[in-house]
Amino acid sequence: MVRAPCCEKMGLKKGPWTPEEDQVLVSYIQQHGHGNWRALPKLAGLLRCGKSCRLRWTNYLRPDIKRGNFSKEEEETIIKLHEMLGNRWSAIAARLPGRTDNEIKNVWHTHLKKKLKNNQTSSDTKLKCDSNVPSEFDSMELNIPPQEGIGSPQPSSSEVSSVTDINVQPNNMAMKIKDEQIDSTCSLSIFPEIDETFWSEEFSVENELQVQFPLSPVREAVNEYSYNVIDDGGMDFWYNLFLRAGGIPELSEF
DNA sequence: AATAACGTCAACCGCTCCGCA
DNA sequence: TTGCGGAGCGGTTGACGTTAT
Repeated sequence: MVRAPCCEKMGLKKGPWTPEEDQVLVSYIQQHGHGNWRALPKLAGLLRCGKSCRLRWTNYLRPDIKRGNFSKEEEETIIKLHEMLGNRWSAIAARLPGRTDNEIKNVWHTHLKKKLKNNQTSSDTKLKCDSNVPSEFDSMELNIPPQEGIGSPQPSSSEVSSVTDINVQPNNMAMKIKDEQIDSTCSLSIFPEIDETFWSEEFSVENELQVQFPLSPVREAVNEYSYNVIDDGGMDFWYNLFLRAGGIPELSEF
């Protein structure tokens, strides 16, 4: 198969987009949708190849793109997802609304890789901190059977309990751990803070309530589970985990 | 003030995947 | 079943801005 001529040979423009080109592309897509990317530049009157238009739209002009620095939570999420998925930037981006694969890839190479490297050097300290997690966590049994594969339909909540065998003894619930039991220098790595919108939307918990989950006792189960439902649209891992565990724990159980 | 070194990020390249005829 | 064309993905590049010397 003969490769299509590159943009330059076709007399098409390359390089940074001008505000005028952006305007043309945005107004065309707003009116007609993008449809066929290859045909779009000609129809819109742009001297660009379709590929370039698609990239400009998906990485920069799309209205739902979140601009600005990545929050600490987003960075933690990327690190966690990268640990599970590797360089599957688009899959990672799918779980971070408003962020593009390109942006995530960039932030990984410029910030997070270094950050992880630095953390690695202090891993001894981290290990020491992890050992502060009360031993009853070890008795949490999580037995989550594998799904058919990535992208397989999410089971309904009624199906969930039938396919999941999770044994969390109430007294072992992480939320029972009192703040003073956690070494303040280590708590961030062990207890990621859950975004309050997560609770207000899904669980109707008071907005001001700060609930923290332990990471280490269920990390393996979350990781394994995440592999299996990774294409499910944007639902938080913890929420999925509890769904599969047969329901969301009542606040009173904490 | 000049410039070298470094960091960031938008954009491109080339490949694979997937749907369709 | 096979080949083609379009879309999407991940790796890489290069321009530009910032910081250090």
